[in-house]
Amino acid sequence: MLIEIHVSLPCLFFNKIMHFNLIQTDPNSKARAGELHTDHGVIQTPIFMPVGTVGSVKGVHQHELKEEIKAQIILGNTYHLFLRPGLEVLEGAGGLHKFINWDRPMLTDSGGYQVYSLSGTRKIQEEGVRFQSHLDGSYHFFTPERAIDIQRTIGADIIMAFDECTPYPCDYNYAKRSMHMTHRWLKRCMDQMNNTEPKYGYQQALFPIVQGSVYKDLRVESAETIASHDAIGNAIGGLSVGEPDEELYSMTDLVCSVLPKEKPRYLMGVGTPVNILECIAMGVDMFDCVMPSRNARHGMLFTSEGIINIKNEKWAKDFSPLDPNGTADVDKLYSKAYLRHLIKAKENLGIQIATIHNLAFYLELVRQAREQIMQGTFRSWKDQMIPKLQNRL
RNA sequence: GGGGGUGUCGCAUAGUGGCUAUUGCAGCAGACUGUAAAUCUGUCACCGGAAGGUAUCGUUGGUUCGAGUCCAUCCACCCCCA
Repeated sequence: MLIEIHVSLPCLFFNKIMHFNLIQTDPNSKARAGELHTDHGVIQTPIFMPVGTVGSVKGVHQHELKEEIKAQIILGNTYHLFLRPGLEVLEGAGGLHKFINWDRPMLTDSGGYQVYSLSGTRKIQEEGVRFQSHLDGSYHFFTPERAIDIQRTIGADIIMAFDECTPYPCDYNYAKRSMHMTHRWLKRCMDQMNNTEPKYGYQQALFPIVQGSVYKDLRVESAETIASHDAIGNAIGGLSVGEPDEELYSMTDLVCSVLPKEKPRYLMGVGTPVNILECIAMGVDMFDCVMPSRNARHGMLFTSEGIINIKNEKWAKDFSPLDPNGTADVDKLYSKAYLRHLIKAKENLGIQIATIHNLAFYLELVRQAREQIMQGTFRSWKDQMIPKLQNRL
């Protein structure tokens, strides 16, 4: 008993409250470098967060995430983890960190994205959303309060408000009604946070989410509402759902101009390497996206030389390294021809190598972006990087 | 030598008289943005960018309004008996 109290004390009483330090701002853009302090360590921003929906970044284990990819924070998903393995297992393990053996920061999405992506098997009401499990067809009702409770049990450092991610296109009236409901849900999430305690002795911060589809007045209203809650960090949702890049950029730029400068801004679900650099230039600090991991499994690699589809016949006899300028071991250890062979042969090793490569590439890209911001040279660096990143080999 | 069986677009298959010959794999290409995704889509005889055109079910004949399908012939392969 004594030992348990002793162990939990440092977390609760000696750590400072989770906070963000803005360290440097780029003189020629709105890009920023910062540090987000959590009880599981400091996240250096801008940052890309690999997605590990069900407690696993598909294809790579935690050692590689740390040592090769150099991930500082990873994601989990409330909906998926709730369905499987379920709350009893997660609580029994002492939270997701311990369950998967990850001692760095984690973030969980609330299930709001599943309101969008599982639109065929869910029903939205003011009270919450009824989902039909994609695993066994069982019905589950998520409310803002329940999303918080579940995220308390999962135990990520950063947890997300329960929202509706609207589709694209989305008519104005629907977007407006949905946004207002998301705002009401946010209030309920905040109240539930205030009425509950973390379960595992470290802090959890709730990030609210801006919605409003692609309508400027709605986005401004939403960003102002979200900002008024004075959360530790703020998120921008409802983008990267099929809209053209111009809309992604104009909405992101607009929302960033309203959200407080001194708080981290998390652009959910974005994106391509180019999207990320452009949005860093607008003042976004945090990103997540399935693209590097999913596309790796499908044979698409983002490299310093450009984008390659490793399944294409033209790589069959290309024995050059995967990425001569890459920072991961796999980049120099293995050739394009070998990875093509592994992916074509559906070998698990191919997926592992490709995923490690892509995620390491994303993490190196944001690390370089941060370095350029610190040196005040981000804008020109970004402009000369973009054509390279778009190049298809 | 005798008897039986099988030949369908790379491979494997469906098709026993009716109009564009089925499906899977392999191949070639494309998509993928808070993961219902190691998935999905297209293509996959030949010419053409496409519209479209020309072929084709081992071979050659035949029956029939019409043949992958029925008959005969030859060829190849497989099985059994000598």
